[in-house]
Amino acid sequence: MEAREGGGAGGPAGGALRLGASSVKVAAAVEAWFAEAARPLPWRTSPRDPYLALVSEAMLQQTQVSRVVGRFAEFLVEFPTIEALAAADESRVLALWSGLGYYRRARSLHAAAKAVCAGEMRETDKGDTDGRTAPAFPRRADELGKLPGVGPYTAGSIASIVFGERSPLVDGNVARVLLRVHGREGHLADKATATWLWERADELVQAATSPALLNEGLMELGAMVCSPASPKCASCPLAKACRARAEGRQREIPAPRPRAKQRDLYCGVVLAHDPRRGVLVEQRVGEPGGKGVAGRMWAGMWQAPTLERADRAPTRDEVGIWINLDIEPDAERFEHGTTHRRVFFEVWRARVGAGGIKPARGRWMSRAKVAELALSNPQRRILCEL
DNA sequence: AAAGCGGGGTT
DNA sequence: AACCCAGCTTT
Repeated sequence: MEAREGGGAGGPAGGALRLGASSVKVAAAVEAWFAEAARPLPWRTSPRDPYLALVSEAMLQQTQVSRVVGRFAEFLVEFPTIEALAAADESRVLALWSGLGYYRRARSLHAAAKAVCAGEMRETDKGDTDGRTAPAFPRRADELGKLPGVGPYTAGSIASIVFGERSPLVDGNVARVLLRVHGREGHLADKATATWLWERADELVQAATSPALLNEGLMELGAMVCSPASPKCASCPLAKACRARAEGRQREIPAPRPRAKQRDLYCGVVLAHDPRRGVLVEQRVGEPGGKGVAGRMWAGMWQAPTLERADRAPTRDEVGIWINLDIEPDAERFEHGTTHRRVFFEVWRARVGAGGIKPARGRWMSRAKVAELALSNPQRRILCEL
């Protein structure tokens, strides 16, 4: 491989260490650093396994490594191979995703496993498979990007890190590293900035000795050294090349993103427990349907019957009439925050006596089975801890 | 282009 | 309490 800036020109007249002219050096520094500093993570097997990469990348979207490690292991116990995942019921896949959030990722991952195992990617299989993995597993970023839930970042990641393709990758970590090194303002969320970032990432991966080491090294550098609030420039392999560092602007680049506006949601929950029949649960509407004040949040997840309002909490009377059960006078309250919502829960216990009154909705299920369902964290708290 | 989607780690 | 996280899909 060769650096695209083609070197003959010596240094630029300015004499400064310009990244465009030194992509080879920057890439080499990142690769050398990562070869020494890489954390041992469960998906960093040697050789890399495309299925493990697919699962880990899905879990890692907008989710920190420390949150993923344990869940990754549990997931693989139940779905050790892509064939096992493809053959699974979606309800089990979602259940294994419980608490991780962004539940569409679980559906997409499941669909991607099915697509690979169904041979839909067969045209990319040029025979050179190792027999360990599904023969149809796509190897190029452009083919990987056709899988559900696999966007530009994930496609570039699997293609380069697992299969060694010279394809770039930009995630939040890489964006921060590149913006700082170049001393450039902007966010990955800006179109123009994103285009610029992907171009810089491409320059580096073209200049790298190992696309895998470079790309994973850039991410690791962003996570471990070039961190958002307190970058550890003293131990950074790119410190000498970093423009933000030279200008003392590490803390200001990138500028904070505009805050997402939070909307309020009020949930009146009925917790009905009958020693003989178990607890009353219902399933939220699934992926396409998603109407109502909560949009598509927690689509398809299970819950104790929950009455939602956008403006105020449902009253005890409203909840009682809605569920058609006799409920206790007082509720237990807690708040649950997400990026876009503040959700206020009021949990009303129902008196499920011998009256034979039939609740207006939901079905009875044993507590043991409920614990195995796909539950959001607040609903797990209600159903399993209250 | 912007909104929507979970939940928690870090500072 | 901000700000962010190995982003993607839908509107």
